[in-house]
Amino acid sequence: MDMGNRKRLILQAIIEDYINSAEPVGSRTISKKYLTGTSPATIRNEMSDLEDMGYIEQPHTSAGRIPSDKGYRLYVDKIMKQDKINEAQREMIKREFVESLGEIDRLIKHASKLLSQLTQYTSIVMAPQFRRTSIKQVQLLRIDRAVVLAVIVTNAGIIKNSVLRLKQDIQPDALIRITSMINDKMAGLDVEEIEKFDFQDMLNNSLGHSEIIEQVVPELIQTLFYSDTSEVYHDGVSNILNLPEYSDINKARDFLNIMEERELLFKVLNDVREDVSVSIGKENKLEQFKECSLITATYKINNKVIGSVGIIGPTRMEYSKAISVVECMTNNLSEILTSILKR
Amino acid sequence: MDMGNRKRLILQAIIEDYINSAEPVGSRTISKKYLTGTSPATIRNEMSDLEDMGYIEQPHTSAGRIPSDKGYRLYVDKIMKQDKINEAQREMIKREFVESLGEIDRLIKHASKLLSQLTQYTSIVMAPQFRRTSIKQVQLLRIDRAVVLAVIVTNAGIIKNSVLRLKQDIQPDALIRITSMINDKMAGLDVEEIEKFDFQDMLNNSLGHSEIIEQVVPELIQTLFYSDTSEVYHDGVSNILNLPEYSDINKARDFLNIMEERELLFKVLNDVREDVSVSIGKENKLEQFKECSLITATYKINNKVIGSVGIIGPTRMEYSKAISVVECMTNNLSEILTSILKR
DNA sequence: ATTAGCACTCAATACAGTAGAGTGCTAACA
DNA sequence: TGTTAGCACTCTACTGTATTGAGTGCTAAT
Repeated sequence: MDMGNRKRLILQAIIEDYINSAEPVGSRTISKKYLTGTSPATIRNEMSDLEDMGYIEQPHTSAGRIPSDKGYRLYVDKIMKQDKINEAQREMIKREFVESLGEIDRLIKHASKLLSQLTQYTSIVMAPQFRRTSIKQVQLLRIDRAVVLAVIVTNAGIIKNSVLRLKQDIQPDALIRITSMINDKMAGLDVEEIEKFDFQDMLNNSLGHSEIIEQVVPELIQTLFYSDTSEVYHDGVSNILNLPEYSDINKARDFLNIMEERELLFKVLNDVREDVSVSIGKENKLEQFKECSLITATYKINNKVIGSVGIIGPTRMEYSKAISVVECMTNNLSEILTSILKR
Repeated sequence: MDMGNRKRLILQAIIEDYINSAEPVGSRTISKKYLTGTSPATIRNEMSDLEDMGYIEQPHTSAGRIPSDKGYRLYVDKIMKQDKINEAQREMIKREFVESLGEIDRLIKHASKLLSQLTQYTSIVMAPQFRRTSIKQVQLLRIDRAVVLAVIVTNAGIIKNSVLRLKQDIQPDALIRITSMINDKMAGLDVEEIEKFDFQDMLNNSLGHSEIIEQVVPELIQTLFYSDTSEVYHDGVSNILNLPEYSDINKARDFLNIMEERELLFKVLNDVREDVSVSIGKENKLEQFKECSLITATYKINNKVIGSVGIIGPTRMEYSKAISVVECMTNNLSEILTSILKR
């Protein structure tokens, strides 16, 4: 069966009406609101075809039609017009960001809040990922007799630090030697290399500091990776309770449960590779997202992908708006992060 | 009217049955399950008295009775027996904590998760508060030409740090001089003093570094306070959707909204002064908590109150269990934090 | 002081009937 | 051959009514 232009218009009408109303769309509605020149009967015939082709489905006889995942997919890829985001919102993202200078962490949280406010869905955002870069430099700073602050600077300019509390005192000169030892061995390593980093070698040339090295190095590595996975933020979870699909308390609870699993959210965002990607319903790998759509985009520092953000909503999502918001957001994020780190 | 022992037993029966069932409790139920020797009619008379005294109320004629806030209050203060937490759970808190060494931050998040898991309510936890201590020492570390890491050590041993990105380069020797200047002026100050700290004086003796000082000091102060208020964690929000009182989607949404307002949660926890405190229903200052109960407790480092944790649940909360979990948790937290910082 | 008995109240449930939205099919029409 | 009007049919959602059952308050007996 071939996909005439009228079928396409009808599919579009069904999807856009359903996005707004969350109610099955009938032939009369389409005839009255969208294709005024065409009678309901004709539209019914076309709808029957569209159903055979798998683009729409019927919840039950005598109900209207709702789009299927396949229908949304076609809509996103071929039918919808891009860029529904208005100038005011675009401006808002820009302005809000200029105001929210300060530390990267704050910027990221703010981005999350803004995303959920603008889309009225739930947003997830990951902080710039150390894992995506390599170590440029490590500094160890003596805070107290047995307390050391480790500062790691990555080649993207991200700074991570962690407090290390040692079992024994450490002398300033010992710390200096250890620091340069660590820098010798570890600077320039990327994530895979660090993960399988063997510091036996270091212990052998430890000049008597082996005990301290044994404490410092694993702790250093562990804290780095931990801090990465833990830095996932979300916002606007309460928004989804406005949607009729979540008026079933069980679905709402399932959703909330997912949003409390940071590890899971991290995994989702960490898998993102494309610039902007849309996963509709069952296209999602995660069982828990089979009834959601997920729009993700990556952001960059110095043109190197370093993190990603996402919007989670129902499959009847305002795709064009959500996509352009996410896109606009990551562009701004990339720009600001790059400029912050250049300063 | 006087509060005989039987009235007390009946009130206890009503409260404990209602805590479990969330259904109004009738005289027959009490007669059968709690006071087997007494007839429903007698219990009805007593209940009528209890209602007059304001300890219980009736949702409508021909329904059973439910406890009022005042009833819960009496129950918590006078009737309930302490310490329902079992040894296994007590052990769990202890064991889990020993395993979760590592950084304070992680410990705090873990505490939050544990609290909500053990109680099946929602937990909120604040990280150790810088505001509750004073500055012991400030160190500025040069990361890059115009990037400085500020490390503040408080007299409780908490370490906070923030990355400062300056408009111009800074030389190592200038940094050293500025550092000692800042330490001279700011070390020993507590929160009120820092909040109204006037660095005009410093600018006058700036030895030509005034521009840098103008950037560094306000940023330092701001970041410190910001990092404090932002470090509030919560967990188990989805638990409340298991409760029948939140089967109304609107209530659930209101609750979620509150839990996304970190500032608000911070304020709640920051107001806590007592060791363990229970606020029941309308006793809460916050409008949004008028239908909840809030159990909070403080934790200490070196016997100085430095933060607090809380459990939020419905007014028909398992008070005795929640109280003992919270108590046990803060005790462990205090102990571990103190020992970590002593190491 | 306690209890049995009884009339009364009210929410929740079940049920039947109705309205309305929507479809599929057929036949007529351009 | 594509389009449309008409019609019978289906299914849900809603509405009004009756019924049930839990629970109370009151009264009178113990």
